[in-house]
Amino acid sequence: MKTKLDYYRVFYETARCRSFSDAAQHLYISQSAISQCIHQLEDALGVKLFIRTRQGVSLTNEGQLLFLKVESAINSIEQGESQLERLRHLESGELKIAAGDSITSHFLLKPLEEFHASYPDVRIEMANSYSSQMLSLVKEGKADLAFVNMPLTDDELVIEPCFEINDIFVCGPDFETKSSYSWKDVADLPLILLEKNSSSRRFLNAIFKEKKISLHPQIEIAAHDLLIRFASIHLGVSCVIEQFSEEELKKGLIKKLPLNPPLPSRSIGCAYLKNAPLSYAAKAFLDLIK
Amino acid sequence: MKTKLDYYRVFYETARCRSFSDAAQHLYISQSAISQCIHQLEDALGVKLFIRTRQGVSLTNEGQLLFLKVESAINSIEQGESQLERLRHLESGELKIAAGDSITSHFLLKPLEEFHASYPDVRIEMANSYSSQMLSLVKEGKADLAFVNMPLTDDELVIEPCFEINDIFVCGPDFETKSSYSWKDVADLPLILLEKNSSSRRFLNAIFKEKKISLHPQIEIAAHDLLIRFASIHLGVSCVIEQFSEEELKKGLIKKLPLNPPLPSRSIGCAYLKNAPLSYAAKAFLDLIK
DNA sequence: TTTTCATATAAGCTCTCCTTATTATGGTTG
DNA sequence: CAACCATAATAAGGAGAGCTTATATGAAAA
Repeated sequence: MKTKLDYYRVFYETARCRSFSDAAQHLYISQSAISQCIHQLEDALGVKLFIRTRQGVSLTNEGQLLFLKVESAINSIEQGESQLERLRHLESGELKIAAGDSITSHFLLKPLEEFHASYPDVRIEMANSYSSQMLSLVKEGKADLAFVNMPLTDDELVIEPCFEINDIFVCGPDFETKSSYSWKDVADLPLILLEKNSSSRRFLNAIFKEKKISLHPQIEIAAHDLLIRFASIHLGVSCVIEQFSEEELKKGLIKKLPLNPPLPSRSIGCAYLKNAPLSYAAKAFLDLIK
Repeated sequence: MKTKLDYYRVFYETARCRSFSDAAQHLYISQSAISQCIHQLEDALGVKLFIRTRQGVSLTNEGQLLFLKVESAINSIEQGESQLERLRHLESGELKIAAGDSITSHFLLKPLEEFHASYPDVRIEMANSYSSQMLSLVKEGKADLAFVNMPLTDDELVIEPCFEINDIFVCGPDFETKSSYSWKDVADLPLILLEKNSSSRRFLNAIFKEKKISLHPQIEIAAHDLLIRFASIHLGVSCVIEQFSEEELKKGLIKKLPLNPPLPSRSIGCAYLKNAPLSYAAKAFLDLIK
């Protein structure tokens, strides 16, 4: 059967009003339109739906039967619509973010706090892993946004720079520093670096390799925090991210080596699907960051 | 919200086909129409529903959410439509009849049997009571049809003659009968009649009263069958309904008195609501009777 | 690159559905 | 009982939503 669904809205309202005229008012159309519409519906279904009386109309048994179904249908549609409405106004839904721990704690904590304050009904979900896996999460729809070290490209994704970070070399407070260090100079210091599979380390290796300098760290560790602590207790010179070390620098736990020229800055990018529209929550969060 | 319900049918089909073009074919409209329709829906809801790719489209999260609701709505509507369809083809539904026992057994049994054979899935419900109550049943919608003795009128009901019945006087086989009886003659015989509150008796009283004859039955009983039995064993002369006594007359258990002129015939009427359309089952049953 | 297959857009027309006006019906009221 | 009032039904014509065709656009495949 291929009945016009719109007729059912008229049927529904009419059944509720028990009057063609009243239904017409509620639907902002003429009584005549209602009458014609119901007739068409009755013809299409081959069943009389209303008993016409002078003081309005009432449903026939068949009409009653149909009404139950139409009522549930319309309720269902309205539920769907109001769900979307709430989503649109960020009164529900979820924000799924993939980001490494240090990025999260240094760049996302404040926006997340703010976001949650503005939209307390949006569930926030965080995932953290390696860059490549986080990008996969986005592609699989398991994350709306991923924050990853740039440069990085992917056909399916938009990856746009979001935050800037600077790599610097730091030493303990008692370390005797020269007024200026060349790249070669630091390469010869006792270095403490992140492990080779980290993106920061790869970046570092790459730019030093361009200058034909190879790096031979004395210590390799996995956590950024430890880089700071090790340097602080004079185990060597660490390459850390300036933005992540602000506190310790200020407190004098570590000192920044004056490198000349400084290492080029890197960006942290925000990645999301190129072809799928962003969820309202993700859009709102991105707006917050910028 | 006041979205065109028809759009949802397009949305539904498109979501199922995962392609605008395919949906267009299924719905026998152009791909362009689908495209425009979905756009309008997306604009109205303020939400992107589909992710457009080269090999068709897929639902966004929001679209998926909506789809669940729309799917259940459309299923609901289709359930309703098919229910009506089955009703129309008498593959379900019910036939509610109110009629006295003797009318049922003498006039309705065969049609009921036939009806049930033709439409075995229609539930049959019988009620029996006094005429006035049966009419009430119809007015309350608790019966589709009532079979009652005519004449009888009611503003809300159509009561049309259906079966004809003839009242006759009968006696036992050994009773010595004259060649002809006047009404006055039978009034003087030892009469066995139904109780005063039965419609047959009221009818009898009325037509005799017109001729200024009053009736003084020797025996008054409630059941039509007993009238026959009593006459048969020579307790007197009973006034019975010819059509209900055919068997006993044929067997010679009772004899018909030659009354001149005979009593006027009466009708049994079928009553149904004037303003409400008859159910398909009731219509079919009436057709069967005629 | 060119081809192909998908959706998007443009412009115009068709036909559905709505409007107004009138009729029909019956219940209500003076 | 008649006039009135409120309801739905019908008629006819007009507006515009939604369709069609044609073309553009864009991405992937060849």
